[in-house]
Amino acid sequence: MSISNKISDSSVRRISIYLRILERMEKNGDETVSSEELSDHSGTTAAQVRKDLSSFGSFGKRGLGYGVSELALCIRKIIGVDRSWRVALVGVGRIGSALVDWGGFLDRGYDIVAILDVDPSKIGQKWSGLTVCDMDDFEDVVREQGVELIILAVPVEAVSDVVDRIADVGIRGILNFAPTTLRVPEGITVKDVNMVMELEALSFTLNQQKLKE
Amino acid sequence: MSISNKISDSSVRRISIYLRILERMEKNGDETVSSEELSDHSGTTAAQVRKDLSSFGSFGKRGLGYGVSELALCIRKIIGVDRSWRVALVGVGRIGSALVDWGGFLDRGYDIVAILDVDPSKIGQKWSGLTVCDMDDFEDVVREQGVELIILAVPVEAVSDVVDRIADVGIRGILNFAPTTLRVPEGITVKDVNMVMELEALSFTLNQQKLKE
DNA sequence: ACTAATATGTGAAGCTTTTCACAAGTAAAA
DNA sequence: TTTTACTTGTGAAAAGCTTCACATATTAGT
Repeated sequence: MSISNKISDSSVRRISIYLRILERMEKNGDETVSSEELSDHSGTTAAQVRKDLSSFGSFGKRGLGYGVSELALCIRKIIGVDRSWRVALVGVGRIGSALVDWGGFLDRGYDIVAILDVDPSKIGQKWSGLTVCDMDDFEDVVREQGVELIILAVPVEAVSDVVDRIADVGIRGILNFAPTTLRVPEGITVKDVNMVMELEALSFTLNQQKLKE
Repeated sequence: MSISNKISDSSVRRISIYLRILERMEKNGDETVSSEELSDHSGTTAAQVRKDLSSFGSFGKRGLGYGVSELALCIRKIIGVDRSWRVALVGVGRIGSALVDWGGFLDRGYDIVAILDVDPSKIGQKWSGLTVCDMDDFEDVVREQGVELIILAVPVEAVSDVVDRIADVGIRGILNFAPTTLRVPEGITVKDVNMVMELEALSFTLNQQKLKE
């Protein structure tokens, strides 16, 4: 009931998925949805959906289901996307520049307000309307722009220094694209996006299947 | 001991991380490594490292630790990256094209051998040495190129059709970048890469921290 | 040969997450 | 009003995962 009990990471992930389903349904004009429908579309079970949601409150009506837009609103509040977040991208290499170009973050309430790099040939360039800043000015840029989250897309060798500066300037959240485990002080949250790791999990599974034959 | 007991997804993920650490150590010239060192670098516990590894066999020497390159080799075999995989990219939109440009897959044994799209303005174009093929020829391309894995980077609306064709042509692994849960037949493995979901998990945590104050 | 120091491999305990099963609430039809 | 059909919310059971603790094995020094 209260949000104070710890919510598991997997539960948060699933809730994020439910939100995406609800938004499609909202567009589609659906008014109510059952836990079973949500589970069908998210690849989990109806009981799981209800458990996930019930840890934040009672959003549904017995016998009826959940109100689509009502539930979507609640979830947005829960995961904090009822407002936009100010994000800085650090590192405009291959991945970094792809992320800026993509634009998929802004659509979902993550607003890239600054781009930084150490490479003199990149500093001053424009990337989708933003000028690449010198990493030397990192702390100033963060303060001026009110940056709350960092998307970290620098080479592995540079990670440790940048993480220190992120911590020092008081930022509490990092989305890490570098293929290494970040060591951060207490109070800073890191989420990793590691495409190669996912591919390796894939090939592991396929390998296992082959061995069983 | 035997690989027949089910290995958890989180264990496979960690093993993938250990491999990355081992490769850094290999380059560094280190010869042996203890479970504690591995846990330090991967953000887990020594017991966890040993449990993870022991489900595949006994690779270490009591009192000594693990041989770095020996263990790396074993892990490569376990996750199936002791050889290269033939991958096709479906969808050359913003994300898709960024992935090709990136090149980080090839480095790790995932060889992009074909690129496909439905957009006539893209078909025939060259992307890092490969000509974009017409999605109409999907089945032929898959067979000619011996494609084993698909990187799926198409819009949500197109997902369902493409997944059907992937299943029909006999491919068993999909790395999904579309922000939706794929419904696939038994025997096909899907791994999702969902950057926005990670960001939402981040903002959830930051939100919670703020509420506790 | 013996002792000290080190570090693996693993059964068992402890903890977390998922699934089950059902009481309780809602709406529409008879 | 009563019945019927449905669906949530939630303790309790089951399953799964992580941590503990220690027997076991190896090397180096005395």
